[in-house]
Amino acid sequence: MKIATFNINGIKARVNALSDWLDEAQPDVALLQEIKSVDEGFPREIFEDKGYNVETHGQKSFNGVAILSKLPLEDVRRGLPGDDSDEQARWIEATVVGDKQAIRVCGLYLPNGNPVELQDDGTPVPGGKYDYKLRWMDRLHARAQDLLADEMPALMAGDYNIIPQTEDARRPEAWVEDALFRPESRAAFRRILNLGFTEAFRARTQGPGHYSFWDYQAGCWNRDDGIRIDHFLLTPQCADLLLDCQIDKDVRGRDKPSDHVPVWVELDA
DNA sequence: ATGCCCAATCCAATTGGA
Repeated sequence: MKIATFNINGIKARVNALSDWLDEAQPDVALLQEIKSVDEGFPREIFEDKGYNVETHGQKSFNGVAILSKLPLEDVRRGLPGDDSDEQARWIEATVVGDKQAIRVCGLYLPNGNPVELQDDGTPVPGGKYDYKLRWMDRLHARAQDLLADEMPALMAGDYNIIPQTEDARRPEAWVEDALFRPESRAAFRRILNLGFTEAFRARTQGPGHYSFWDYQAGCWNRDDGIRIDHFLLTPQCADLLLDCQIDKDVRGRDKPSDHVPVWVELDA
């Protein structure tokens, strides 16, 4: 079973690029972020015609996540638990029924968190964007604990907006004060990892120079000035099934690209 | 120190992204 994550930066602007990549990469499941569309505006027929089941959790203008799956989807849930007042569409999960195994698949678009606003005591300003990011990660931690307790193969994948290590940025010095790389953000990411998850890409590939995002500005792509912020976290039962994890870097160099590229895992499921 | 580029939107100039 091939499962991919792809922040497409707007479904309307990315229909062709996404379609071409799906035809070529042939993922069984694609977790999409930043569809920037309400559910009714998502061009589901284009993907249903390719054989995908389509489940969306959309929002006007910003955010929005979706699951495309050639395999049956069961028990679809929308929204990250833990705050009923949160109206941002950043989480969707479902059970994918594979030939050998069923996998609980969670697609996420973690808040960016900039600008970073701190109080005199160094804690984030309540209600600010950085505070929202860290509070969202508290809820993610709780959902992650519940997934582990279920003891079934499960994964959480998407745009984490977290640069885990120095080696995950071409110019780490440019990110030290940024919400994607600040100590609180990275610590929150590690607290989730350390519950017992496997970060799929780093389970397979070591060393610097592997990125999943290149800013549109300042010729970042041409200078290979990227960061690795799109991740797969696997429960132990899912990590047992891991066969491969790759970044489809070449997608960034095509016509009308997203600023992110697809990342995928192959599971023995 | 700032903008660069791109997408979406009450279609023009703003917001949000990372």
